[in-house]
Amino acid sequence: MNAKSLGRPKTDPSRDLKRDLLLTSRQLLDEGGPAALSMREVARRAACTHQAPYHYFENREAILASLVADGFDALAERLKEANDLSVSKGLRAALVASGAAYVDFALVQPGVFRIMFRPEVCDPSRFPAVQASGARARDELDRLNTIVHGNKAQPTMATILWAHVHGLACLLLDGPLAVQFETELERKKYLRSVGEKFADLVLPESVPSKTKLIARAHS
Amino acid sequence: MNAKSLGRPKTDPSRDLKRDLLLTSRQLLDEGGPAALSMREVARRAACTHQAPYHYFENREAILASLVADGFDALAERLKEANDLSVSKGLRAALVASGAAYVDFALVQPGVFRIMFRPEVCDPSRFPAVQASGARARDELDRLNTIVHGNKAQPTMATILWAHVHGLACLLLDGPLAVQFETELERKKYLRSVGEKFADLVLPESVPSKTKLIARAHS
DNA sequence: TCGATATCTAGACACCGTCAAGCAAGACTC
DNA sequence: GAGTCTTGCTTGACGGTGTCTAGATATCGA
Repeated sequence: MNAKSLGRPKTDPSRDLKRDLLLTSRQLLDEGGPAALSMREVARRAACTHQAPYHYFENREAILASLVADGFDALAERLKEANDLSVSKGLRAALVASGAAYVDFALVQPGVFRIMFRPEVCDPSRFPAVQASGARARDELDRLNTIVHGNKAQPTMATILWAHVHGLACLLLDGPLAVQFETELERKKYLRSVGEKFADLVLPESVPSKTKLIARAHS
Repeated sequence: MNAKSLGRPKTDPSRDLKRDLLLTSRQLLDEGGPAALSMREVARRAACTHQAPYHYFENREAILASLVADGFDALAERLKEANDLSVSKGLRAALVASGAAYVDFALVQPGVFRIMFRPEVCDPSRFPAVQASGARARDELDRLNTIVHGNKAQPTMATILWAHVHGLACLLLDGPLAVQFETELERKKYLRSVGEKFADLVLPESVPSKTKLIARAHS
């Protein structure tokens, strides 16, 4: 495609079919997982013929890849904002906020989150955009590690950070924690206490609560 | 079906179609995820007609549910063995072994593990066996929590334990850790150090290494 | 011998992803 | 302003899928 706009412009310029397709795809993904996202159902909901989506996406996997790439970008953005809190509110605040951001993202975009780490659904090696966006998210978690541990940061600790937030998100979405809470407030409260507890483990030198006092480790 | 064996016995008694169907299903799951498990492909590989599997399983989801229930049972068994190490080798050994058992299970049975926490693929509320087996695995992780923390065990800590091992398994199977290691030995070594590091965080009172000495927390 | 039952087989249906072909209309070239 | 290019679709077909319905066959207890 040229930079100059060639060919026929949209008959209805207020309509953006590609955007509509992505929106309805995300909806379907949230409703019934990747199995519910069929090209034909997407087309039906977007009120076009079953082949129209192929004009914008090479195949079904390309739609998923587009959503996954956007998902990683949104996640990276949230993590960046959380990490930036370290300047104004300190390490511990950044650590807690990053965990909350990760989990919150999973809860807000469950359909996309569920497929973001699933190569059979959307193979990153076939979609450079997915790889790039995924790397951005990963970089933010590595950055959190260096923020928390400074020049003593180790890769094992970055793995533990990521595993914690990722595991938490998975258990909340689809695991035993999914059905445990009556209200959203209750869940938020529990998540907060898990976040604080984890911060106690990772940052024992900071004062965790009134009832505890942990001596610092000598190196 | 009666307890007594009625009707036609198998033409070939050495053949157990149901078992064969489950075996090939697990294979397909490992090869290409749930999307690759089609009733017809299972039937082809098991050398029967496309309708034969329906004699043993109500539908496709029932096959997946059967595999998932078996998976949770196997996982619970592994966790139980790891937890039992606490008697002979202490808390820390049990903690490290449990993490290793969980991750190892995911690596040995990737296809099943991937769908064990995915309600759109196999909804536990429709399969009591899945719920029961899942609860067994959960109980073992709760037991690990009480082993590690005694009567001070809190649910938040159990969540952190589960989130850690689950997140680690996910990142290793499909996340950034999947492609990071050249050899299996390398991966095992890294996992060992992650496990020890996590134990350092959770059990600061135990001596983690020669270079560290952490005073115990007062309550 | 006669149902009853277990263990399948055979055919059909609607739905799926995707390939091939074509069509209408604005934009550019001359 | 005719002709061509290009976009943004539509129509139709194909083989694959899950599953419903309807048998077929073999073996048991009576």
